[in-house]
Amino acid sequence: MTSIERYNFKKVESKWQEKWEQSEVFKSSIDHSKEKFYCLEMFPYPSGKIHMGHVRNYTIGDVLSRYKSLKGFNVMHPMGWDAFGMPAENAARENNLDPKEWTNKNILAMKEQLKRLGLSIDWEREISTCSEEYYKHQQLFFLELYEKGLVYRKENYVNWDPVDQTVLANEQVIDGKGWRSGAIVERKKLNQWFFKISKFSDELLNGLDNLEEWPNKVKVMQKNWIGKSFGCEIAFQVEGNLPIREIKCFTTRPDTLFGFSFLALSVDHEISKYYETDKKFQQFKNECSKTGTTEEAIAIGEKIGFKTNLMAINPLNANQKVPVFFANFVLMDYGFGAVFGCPAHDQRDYDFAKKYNLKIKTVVKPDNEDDNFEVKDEAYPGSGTIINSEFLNKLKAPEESILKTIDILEEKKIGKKQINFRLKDWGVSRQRYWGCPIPMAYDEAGNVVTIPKKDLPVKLPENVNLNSKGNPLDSINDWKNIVMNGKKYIRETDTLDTFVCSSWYYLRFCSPRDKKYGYEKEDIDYWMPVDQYIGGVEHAILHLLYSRFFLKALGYQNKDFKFDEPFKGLFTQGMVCHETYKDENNNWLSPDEIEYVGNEYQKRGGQKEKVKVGPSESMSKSKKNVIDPENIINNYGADAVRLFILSDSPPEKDVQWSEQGMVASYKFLQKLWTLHKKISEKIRNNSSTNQKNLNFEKFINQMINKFNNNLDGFNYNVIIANIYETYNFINREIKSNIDSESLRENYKKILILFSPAIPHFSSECLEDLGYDQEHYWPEVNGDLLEDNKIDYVVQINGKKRAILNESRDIDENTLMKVIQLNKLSEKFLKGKSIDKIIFVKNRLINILLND
RNA sequence: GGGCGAAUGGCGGAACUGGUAGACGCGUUGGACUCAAAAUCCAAUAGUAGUAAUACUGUGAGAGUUCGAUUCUCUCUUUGCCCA
Repeated sequence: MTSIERYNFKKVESKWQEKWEQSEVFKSSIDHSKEKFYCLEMFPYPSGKIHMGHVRNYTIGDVLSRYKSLKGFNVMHPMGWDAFGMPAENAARENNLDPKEWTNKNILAMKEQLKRLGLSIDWEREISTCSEEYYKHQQLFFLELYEKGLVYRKENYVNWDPVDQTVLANEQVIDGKGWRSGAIVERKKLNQWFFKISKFSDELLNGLDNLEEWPNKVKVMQKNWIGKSFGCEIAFQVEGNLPIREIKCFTTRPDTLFGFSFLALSVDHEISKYYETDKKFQQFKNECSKTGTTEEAIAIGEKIGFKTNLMAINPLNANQKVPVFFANFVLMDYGFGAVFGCPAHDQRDYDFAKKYNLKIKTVVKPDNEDDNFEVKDEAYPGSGTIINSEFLNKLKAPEESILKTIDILEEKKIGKKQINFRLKDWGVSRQRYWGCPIPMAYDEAGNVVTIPKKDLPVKLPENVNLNSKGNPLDSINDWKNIVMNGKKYIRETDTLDTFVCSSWYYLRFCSPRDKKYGYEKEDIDYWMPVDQYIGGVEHAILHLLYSRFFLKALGYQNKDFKFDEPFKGLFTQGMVCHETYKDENNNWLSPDEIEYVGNEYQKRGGQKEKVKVGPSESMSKSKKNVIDPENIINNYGADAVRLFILSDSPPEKDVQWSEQGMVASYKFLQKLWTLHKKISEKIRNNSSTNQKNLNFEKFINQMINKFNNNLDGFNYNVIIANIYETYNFINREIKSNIDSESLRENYKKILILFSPAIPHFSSECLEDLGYDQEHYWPEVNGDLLEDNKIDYVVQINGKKRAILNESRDIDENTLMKVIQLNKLSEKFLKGKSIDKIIFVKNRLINILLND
């Protein structure tokens, strides 16, 4: 054959990207004659460069969008920027830049990179959360939520970095020190704004049941996070030298009250005010602040207490009086900041009791023990039967005993049934510059006032000195001090958590340019909800829960708003991983600093320095195991990258980056191009045989069916395998005489099947064959799907012995006759009597012999 | 400690509703082309025995249900994620 030109991906890809842009094929608008499909991937933070995680996320979404378009849906596939946040502020501070400029520059760069992936995005809907155009609507939402009573202000503890004069997020606190300054972090009380997410706890929990297209694991995580627990509020009578006669507790195990051995209070409990001057208490409180505030830190850390001189009385047994402690493992925001200790049946209480020599009384026995069972080396939190508890004895714990105890407590008016949620209200105040300003102000007396809606947006001031200590907005007096109606006010200088921006952006995409309001009813009524949301599982809890809350908050007291849930379908894709490398001094090495020599890795540069190969981990700058998508796209092209990123693992699982795999994908496209040239030559030569190649048509039909099933089931790695299979098949068949008309028709279908994964390549081939009209997904011909010859599996005593290719729908007797004529029979059946025959139509026959 | 998953060749992975285990790719081996290499093409590739036809074993381990189990049930091991 004459030499075939190589596939020039650079030329082809830029050609189609320009063409798509000019013809506005991805532009979406309301069309009631079509079924809509809203496909959304989690929008990126504009760090300046896309990473492989983005490539994977957006490729998955693009395959889906293109598939749905070809299937005739009216697809909306928008993209935007989660543009507020710390990195911009940090980068700006380090390089003396304006965060806005830095961010906008990054957006432009990343947009170019995304375009080079050939994504079918409607760029006319592009939004950026840091634009006034976006955040002014967010400020209005804030005021609306405030009017509805869903926003409030309260004092709350924060992680305070005394050197940087700033609040740290939990993940910015490392070993009790600030991540940047290294200063020991303090707990500090600050006035902060909160969204009343807890008001919707039950709704958010119950709504999960209706999210049928969400992964179960995400629903379970949210369920645990919301943490609905059923229990009882108990008022304990207390005695002592303080003017306190009662302490309220919440407990999920009131049935273990007879095992009561102490009462533990949070150091922030209101009673602590009587101990403020006590030096020993202050010391204790200091100790407590060192253990950290997370639930995990508390669980692992040593349990310490501070004994008060109060005594609490067991409500079921007035003769029993137990000491009251302050303890570091009790949190103020759970229940009432007080728990009753039952050491025998709670490990935490057990540890505490051991340490302070408190009584450990067993009140539940496992089913396989007798009534003399006693808790020894560790607490027994399991189920069983109540013992040593007077009138509660013999009750099944916990199913009978809890309800019964609550009944008794309610009767005696010392307790009442209560449902408790772990979900806390959402603190949205951030002491940062680069965020959405909160449209609030304070008069000289400190009273809260709202900024009038007509004065929105409250714009972020520009040219701000970010090197000042603390929140930069605090030191800008021109901006901070305002006068309204002749009265002086001070603006709120905190900005909103960036999670607020991302909890309603999916609505904005429906009406990206509406100036009056965050969305337009007509638009969201058509486009919402998002049919498929795609992103990383790391957002399983916060972002997804906040988004669900925000929609409920907007719908609250709003009859025009008919949406319950923002995301109908959710898909969480896995991470992109790469091996990690270190040199002999344990410094991380990047993949291009090493080379494979002989059969081991060495540091590049000929020094024969050994390289330690570590486990494959999620790509991260700190471990240097990152591969830059830009280089890869330059070297191999977008289609090859898409092909590889989809091919190696199911999209919901982690994928291992492999240079060899990447090269293989690239080479495959070259092979496919060679095949394309062969095919188009054959079509042009019109070597018609006038004889339909049924085999070929059947195969294509089966492929359409496979593509449908695999695309619908998100088995995108199998789609790629199907592409390879198709190549192998045609490459074999092309040698025989295929009717050119049949080839033309079916090859066109094939190219359309390929196009969601490798759109540039497919478009080029289609155009090359003279197809430049709009394309539609091919239909499956059901008649061709079923072969009239079937491979029947013949089993003898359950073991596969042969495969017989016989007609479809034959019955047991016919098949048995074939078997008896076959040499099989001589070998296995001769001289044996048949006990039983199991016949599965069009599938197999199992002959059981009497041995 | 609790919850949810996962475990299949040298590697990544496939297998419809219980019905031919290992699709497809990588790697490896052999061959063709070449002065040679690269690239490309062809072939083989779960293990064991055998020249071969073939036989036996085989989906983390052990049991169970079934004519038949990668698939369903139970126990265990390892491992991942989330929560504590």
